[in-house]
Order: sequence, then structure tokens, then C-alpha cells
Amino acid sequence: MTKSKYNLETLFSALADRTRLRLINLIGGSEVCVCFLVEILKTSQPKISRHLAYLRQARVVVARREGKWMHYRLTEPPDEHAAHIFREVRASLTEHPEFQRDREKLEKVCCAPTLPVQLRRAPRPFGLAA
Amino acid sequence: MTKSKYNLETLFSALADRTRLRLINLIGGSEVCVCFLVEILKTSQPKISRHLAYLRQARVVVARREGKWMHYRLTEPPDEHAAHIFREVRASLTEHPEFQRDREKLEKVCCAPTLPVQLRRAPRPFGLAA
DNA sequence: GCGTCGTATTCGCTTATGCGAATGTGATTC
DNA sequence: GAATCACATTCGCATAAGCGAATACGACGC
Repeated sequence: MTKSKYNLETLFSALADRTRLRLINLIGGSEVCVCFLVEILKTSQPKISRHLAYLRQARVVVARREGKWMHYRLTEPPDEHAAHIFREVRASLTEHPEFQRDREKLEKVCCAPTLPVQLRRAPRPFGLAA
Repeated sequence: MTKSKYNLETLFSALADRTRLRLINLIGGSEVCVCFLVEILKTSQPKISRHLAYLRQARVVVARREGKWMHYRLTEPPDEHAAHIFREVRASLTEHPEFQRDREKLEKVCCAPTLPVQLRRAPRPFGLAA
């Protein structure tokens, strides 16, 4: 899947998986380190990484390296209609109880005075909306 | 996939295929006989039928029998957020050139004074918005 | 340079999806 | 009631997706 011809199916395929929806929801309006996503979703790191790669290919997230850490944030897909739908999807996730719980969990973990052991030196999410 | 727990993945899986998007777009606000869908999309009848079954399972279309003919129309999926997103998707399809062409073709065929041979006795789409 | 840490990718496998071809089914016609 | 019409389903196959396990990679710490 190259830079060329982005279509709606690409977007919907990316959205047709619960783990990926949870990732999109968790990243939300901020920039989140992979290690937090692994911690909150309580699944294996390769699994998270693969789904993030899928989301990258679908052009709904972008990654930024900071030393050893990778930060992900959401981005608007190149197609105008896809972008509009993606915004609606994000809004829907915001209201959905199941997804709200994930966000509360992230906020609780990363805003706590001390991080859990496995995140001891991790950079906290940036721009996390309260 | 039973009547129970409808979630967003169900909707997105249904939308993650070009043929199904074209079907949704063609059915639009009216009630369309399968034979027209086969004719316009120029693909095999079993293929269309399978995709319609998929859309039925995803709860975005319902079928009505009228003698030998089956009519399909769109319906709102049971989940509130899914319904909202589905409306947005339909609106996006309306604006998309590729999908507009399909609709024009349907209108042209079914509004013509004489139907093509293979649709000679078929009931025309009902409530087709001009 | 070597080990380690955070992340990405590969491998082998299982399951799901999409297709054409063939067949089944329910309703109509004669 | 047999043939036909409109549509649905099944079958066999090819491709794609998702997973855990193992491995590779890139940046840092010493």
C-alpha cells in the first residue's frame, strides 16, 4: 500500500478491528508512547506494534521517534471524506462507555505521581486532554 | 452473528469492501430489486447476493419479498453511534464521483421508457430520489 | 564495542474473506 | 406438477488477516 490512491475501504478496513479502535481512542488528541498503549491494553507488544503499523498504512496515525521511544498521534487521512468520517468515528468513541474506560485508565496511570515499574523512565503522553 | 451485541467493528467490516459500498450507494434512499443491482454493477448474481447477505448480517439493509423479486433498502443499524456514522458514510458516497456514476447509471436504466431485455418484467426501484 | 531497552518485523500457523462454479429454493406459469 | 424465473446458498480454492513466539533493529548506557 503506497502513497497513491486512498479510498474509503482502506479506512474502513483499518477501523474493522477492536484493538485498533481502542488504540485510536487511547491516542485521541495527544501523542502517546507505545509502552503506555501496551500497558493499558494489557496485550503483547508485538501485537500492538503490528496494529499500529496497520494504522500507519491506513494513514490515520503518524509516528515520531524520541530516543528509544516511539510516539504516536492521530492524523487526518488524505481523502476528504475519509477525514470527515474519521472525525465522526473519534467522536463516537469518545461517547462509548467501553472506550471511555480505556481513556480513564490511561489518564490514571500516566497522571499518577509514580509510574508503574515497567514505565519507570517512559515519557508521558504529551498534550493529553484532561 | 445473531441479534445480540452490535458493535462498531461489525459496521466497519461491512463497509470495508468496494462492492458493498457500491451496493449501499445504489440502494440509497429507495428500494431496489436485486436484478437492477446485478445489471448496474455488471458482476455475477451470486456475488451480489453474497454481499447483500453480508450487509443484512451487518444490519444495514433489509429485504422484502415481492413474488419472485427481492427488494432491498437501507436501514439504520441498531447501535446509535453506528447509525450516525452510517449516515455520514452515505452522505460521503453521495458526493463521491465514482459512486455518483453508478447512481446515474441506475437512474438512466430504470427511468428509460423500455428496460433492457434481462430486466423486461422486473419491478422498478421504488422511491428512487431523482 | 557490548549489553540492554524500546520497538518493529519475520515466521509458522489458524481462521476469515472473496471468488467462480455449481446447486438449491421459493414463487410463478403453463 | 413440471418447467422456469429470481435469488440464495454451498463448495472448493486462493488470498488476506490475526496471533504467539522468536528474532531483528536502532538508540542509549557503560
